[in-house]
Amino acid sequence: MPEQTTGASRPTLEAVAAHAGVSRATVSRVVNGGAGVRQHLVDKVRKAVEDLGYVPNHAARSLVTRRHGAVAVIIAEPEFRVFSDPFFEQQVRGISRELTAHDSQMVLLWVEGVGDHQRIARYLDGGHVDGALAFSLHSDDRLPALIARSSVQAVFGGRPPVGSGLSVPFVDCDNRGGAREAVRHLVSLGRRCVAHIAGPRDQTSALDRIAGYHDVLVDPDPALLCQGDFTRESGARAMAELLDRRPELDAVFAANDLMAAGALHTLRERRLRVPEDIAVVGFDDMDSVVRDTEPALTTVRQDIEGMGRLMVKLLMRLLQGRSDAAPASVITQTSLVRRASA
Amino acid sequence: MPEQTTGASRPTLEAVAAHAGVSRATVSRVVNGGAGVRQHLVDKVRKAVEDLGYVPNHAARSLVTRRHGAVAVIIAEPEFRVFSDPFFEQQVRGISRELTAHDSQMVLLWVEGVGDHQRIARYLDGGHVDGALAFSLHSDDRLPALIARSSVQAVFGGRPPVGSGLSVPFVDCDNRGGAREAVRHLVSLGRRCVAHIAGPRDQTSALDRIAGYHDVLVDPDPALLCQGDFTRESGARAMAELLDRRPELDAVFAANDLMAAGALHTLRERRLRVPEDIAVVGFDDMDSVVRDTEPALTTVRQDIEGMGRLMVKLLMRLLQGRSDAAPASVITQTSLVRRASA
DNA sequence: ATGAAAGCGCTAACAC
DNA sequence: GTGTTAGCGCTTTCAT
Repeated sequence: MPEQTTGASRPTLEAVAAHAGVSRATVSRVVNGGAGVRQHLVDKVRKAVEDLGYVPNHAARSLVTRRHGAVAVIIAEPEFRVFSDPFFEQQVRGISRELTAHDSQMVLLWVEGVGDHQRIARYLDGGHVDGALAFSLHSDDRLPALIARSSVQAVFGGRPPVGSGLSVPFVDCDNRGGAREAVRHLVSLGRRCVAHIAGPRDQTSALDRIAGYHDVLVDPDPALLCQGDFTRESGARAMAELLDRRPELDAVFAANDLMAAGALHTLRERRLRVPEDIAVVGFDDMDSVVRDTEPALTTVRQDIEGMGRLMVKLLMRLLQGRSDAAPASVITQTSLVRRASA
Repeated sequence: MPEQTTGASRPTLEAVAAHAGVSRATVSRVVNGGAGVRQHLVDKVRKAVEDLGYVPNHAARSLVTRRHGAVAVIIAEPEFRVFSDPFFEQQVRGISRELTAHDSQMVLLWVEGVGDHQRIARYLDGGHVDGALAFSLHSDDRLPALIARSSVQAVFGGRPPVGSGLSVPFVDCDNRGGAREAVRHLVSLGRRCVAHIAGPRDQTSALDRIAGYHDVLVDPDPALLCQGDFTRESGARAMAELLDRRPELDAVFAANDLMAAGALHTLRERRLRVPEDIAVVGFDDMDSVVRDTEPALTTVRQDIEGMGRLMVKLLMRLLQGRSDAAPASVITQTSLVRRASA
């Protein structure tokens, strides 16, 4: 029976040193950038590395450096399909790219329930990763606090609800400001009766967008606020309900593009013209949605991939202990993208 | 890679040993299960571990054991949205769950292009992971060969095209058999003119399903085979084309559910009754699609999450060197799920 | 600029 | 059963 078929044992630093006729220390220096080694030797060592197909042993290295070149990305799946959410995919893509740029790998920790919490905590404390990235999805989630309590540095995607992972820095877009801009735009178009289709109340992004709506429309008719859950269907339903409640409606700001698309669908069914009868603004500028909306959707753009990259950058800064100069959290700008719907 | 923020150094085995008044070896034994240690000492050590909050250093451990408790999951993104594909999500979920059961973590390696290949190869050879899991998506992909050439054991999801990652074991469902069953079912219903909407020719699953179609319908009218690309839209388009080409059509087997849904859409537009006029069978039994198809879709079910789990099981078996007893690859069964559409 | 040597924290022979 | 000891492969002072 073949023991652990990892093939013939790989060459070590020692072997490279012998092959190049230098000491292990010199090889180590060359492998790690080669600063302070004469070019002559650098070349020799490089050749030896090449000849032998040497690849540094990561375990040995991190045993002494205490660095792992890996970051945990914690994904909590609350109900369903977080993973296949395009928002999520974009953010993870940004994280992945930036991590690669920092020579770090992504260890995916998939949390399916409270039963996994113990496992996650142990992993974070087990010295496998340099830091952790997580997403604050729902306010009833115990995970943020768990992560904040762990021994590794962490950065959140999305503003955590007040009173959970308090001291953990996060990256989020300016949801409130973006919402404000959307509503202001509708008002500037001369719309008098602006409704809002809100996202789920247990997500800070939805709450912040509601707040932005209220910033502009002080004391609006409560009947103009309708609850959705960020799905297309809920947007369609909410739109129908709003029309029934307030037929005089002339504009609607949906808390995300998917709900805006649903609203557009309902408006078409009811033979209402967009934007002539009702102007519609979404949020996210999500490519997969915006691509085939009719008419083209005016929306608030946020740079989701960029936010993922920022999460990594922030974490890396924290790990280097340069927290003195850097701000704790990052709020990214949004921008209104004007298209046909408003 | 970031520098390390120097936290309070964690207790080592040594410290626990001293605290418990035993040797390091004994502590090590207890920490690793405690076999062959008197209960009396086990308790003492456990308490010491508890008192000091000891957590084993993973790097030190894998330096000597040469095991890492981690598996690379390689995701190649050919054109777009692999990640948010529900098929993919289910498979990764299965992988994640089974990995957890094996006390292993998932290191996600996201490949965006040929430029990443070098990086992936180095990572696999760098001794970070015990093995690798990958998906064979497109036949023009150089990745399978790259992985097969690396020093770690690997298992593929989906049958790789002949002549690529030749010796690498894989897990796939019986695409050909499933397709056969689908078409046989249509024939047994008395359908005389059975069309096939095929998937992209560079994916083995699509090819195998075409083969299954041909197994049953020897020498069918070539006009009855129409090319799609696994998207809903392509299914709708293909259905339209098929109807134009052969109005006498009375059944269609689509290579996946999404295309079947598209086909259903076209049939409804053309006022054709399903299954009275035309019977429709899909492939996958993808929940998110099948859930709201009208009429309910008859389809070939494959256990996608189970396939993900099997990939891990197979890999673990390979890592234990028990390849003698175990078959190289696994082909899972499919089953026809009869609903209303056929 | 380079080499010698001392560990990093752990496991696994091997001795007792 | 339990302890002693020899590394795993690497980085990093500290001499030279």
